[in-house]
Amino acid sequence: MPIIRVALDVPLSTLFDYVVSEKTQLEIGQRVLVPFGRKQLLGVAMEWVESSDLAADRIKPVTQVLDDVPPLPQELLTLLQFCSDYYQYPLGMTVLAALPTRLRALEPVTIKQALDYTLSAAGRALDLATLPKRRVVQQRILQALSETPLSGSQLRSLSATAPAALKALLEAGWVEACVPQPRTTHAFNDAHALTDEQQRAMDAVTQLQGYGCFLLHGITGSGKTEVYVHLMHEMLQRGGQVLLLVPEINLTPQLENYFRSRFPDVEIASLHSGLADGERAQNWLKAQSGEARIVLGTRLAVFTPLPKLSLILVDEEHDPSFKQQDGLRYSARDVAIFRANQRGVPIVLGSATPSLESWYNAQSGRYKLLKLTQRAVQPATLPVVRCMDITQLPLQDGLSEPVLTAIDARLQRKEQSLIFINRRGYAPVLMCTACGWLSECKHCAGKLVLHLKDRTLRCHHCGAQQRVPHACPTCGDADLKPVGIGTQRLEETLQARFPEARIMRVDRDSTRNKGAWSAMRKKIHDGEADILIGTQMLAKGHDFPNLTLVGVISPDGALYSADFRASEKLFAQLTQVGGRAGRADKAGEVIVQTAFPNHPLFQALRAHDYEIWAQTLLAERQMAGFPPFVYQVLLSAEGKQLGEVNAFLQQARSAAKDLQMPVEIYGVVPAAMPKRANHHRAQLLVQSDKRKALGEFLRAWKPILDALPAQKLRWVADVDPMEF
DNA sequence: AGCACGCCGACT
DNA sequence: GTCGGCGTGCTC
Repeated sequence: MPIIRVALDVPLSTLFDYVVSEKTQLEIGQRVLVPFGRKQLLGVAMEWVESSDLAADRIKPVTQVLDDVPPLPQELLTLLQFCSDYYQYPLGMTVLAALPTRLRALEPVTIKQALDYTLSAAGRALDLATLPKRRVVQQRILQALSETPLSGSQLRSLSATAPAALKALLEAGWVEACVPQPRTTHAFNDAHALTDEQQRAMDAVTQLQGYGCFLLHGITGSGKTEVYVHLMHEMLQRGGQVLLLVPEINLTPQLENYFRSRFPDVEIASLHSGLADGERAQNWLKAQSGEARIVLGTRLAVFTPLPKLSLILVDEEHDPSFKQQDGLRYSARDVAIFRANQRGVPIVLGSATPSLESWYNAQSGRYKLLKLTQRAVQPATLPVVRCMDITQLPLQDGLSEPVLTAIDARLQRKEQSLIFINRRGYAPVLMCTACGWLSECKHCAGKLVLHLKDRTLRCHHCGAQQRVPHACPTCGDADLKPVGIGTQRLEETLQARFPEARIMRVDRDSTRNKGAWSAMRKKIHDGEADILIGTQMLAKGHDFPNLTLVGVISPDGALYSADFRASEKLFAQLTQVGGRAGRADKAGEVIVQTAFPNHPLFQALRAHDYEIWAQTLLAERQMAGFPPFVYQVLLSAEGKQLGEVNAFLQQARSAAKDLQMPVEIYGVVPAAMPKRANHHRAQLLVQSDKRKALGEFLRAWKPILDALPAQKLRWVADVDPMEF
């Protein structure tokens, strides 16, 4: 009797054995319904085995084989097996986490054929001029359909109100649904000729047979996207599929529309967590069938089955959001590299500020380095970067006179300014001038942030909030003073200084409501704001062509931070915000307020010299024995009792020592945020300069950890951790 | 993770 | 005398 081993979404590292009746058709990769405990679970058939370690009477039969969608290809199962092993995360949970929610549900997926829309006979006979002028969107849809049938998502890209307009047109009988015609051409809107550098990068990738990892280092505005477009076109010509990974959901709709305009006849599927379950499943299936030729998505898209995959692109490869911070803690960039290698296809990692890991690999020759050193759009030039020494300059509410003067000049010229400050709220802490009391969170190790808008003190770590006290809780003195600068305070200061200016604050507080951020982006684009104040949210996103000044308020915290990646992150962020200034044909200026104007980071930033900065950092990291010169696994634990947390980690540590393997085991130390939401947090770092040695160690250590008593504790082992 | 079973305190 | 607390142990 054949036995099928099934992956289930339970936190156990094993697969589960089931019997299948003779007459049941079952293929590896198919979803199955199986009894587990007292309920039915959905699982994935992973492998056939001759016999089981379990007694025959304990093995239950598969309840049902789902054949609603094609089985997952072996290639994907192998990729998931690798991830489960590399990140030491249960295989069943890894496999199930890779499926869209709809395919994880117990009910079969109903595949509705997405229909296209076309003009009916009545619609073709209709004279557009007779339609009321006000029905702009309806007109636009009819106009578009008069050229070719279009899909629902294509119509949606015409206008936000397209669905309503479409409904009206269907009711009027001018438009009808039709079966989509297969798209056969890959016509491509070849609007831009490549520069020599772009062409060389393009050739290097397309001439490669098989796997190769390329690092495309291109300064902001050097046209990395244009290289992607041409690469995609070439791979589509060869009949392949292309996977493009991007860091943020915010960017995918814009990017999708952009690629749609460049490849009008190519099926493009996007995959990110912002999609509705149904749409996500549909797009996933379009990728699996090979129908979608370009797949555009955030990190989760790296697990999409792609039968014709022939190229992977990872845009902004240094971006921390490629690393998942819970559950399966994978780096989509690293998984993508494994996948490209497994599949034998090229992969391109693009960035203006590559991660040190990738840069190091490019230096050592593991990756091939491709450089774009010139801005593609002439005559735009890189912004001038100036550092203001704040130890020599008086500040008014955090702003120096040169920054204020520069903003004023932009207002005169009707250009936009952006003030970048990575602190939301009014002030990061409230202080009593009499006794020195500071607003601290009762539940966390952090300070309560003053939010003047609603007169609250809020903890940014646990979400606790309280009214601002009228007097000091300790000494009763009424003179409580906000210390430090946040986005709200800056907004207030700037509004007082420039009463006429239209100021827009962009942070998590002002963009909380659905659609708020994209509405604000549109306003900025349409020139309805003069001064933008924002956190790192503003660093990413689209170009604002009228923006010519970027002010950076207080970045010094990152220069001498305990987090060894803080300065790497800061350089990337400042390069990125700097890149917002002075695109199109207007020169840009970046003013950084700092107490350390001669810090190597700012020297490199002024010179627009990523390479020299990367060399500086690499030297530091090598000296200190940090990544990329070592590989790390971080065991973090948290619980209500600090004693229990430390006891667990100490046991984990001695178990690690007992293994006597060639890895460095550090001491148990408090986490960067030692207490959060009443939970004490501590950690234990293990590292090795050999990835293989660390992997072998972890494979031996993890089962021991699983067996350790840890009743009231939560713990995780994070491989290649990004945050500590 | 669920969801059982399994022994000790306050309630109809 | 029961309902229910969450401690241990299992799920093919």
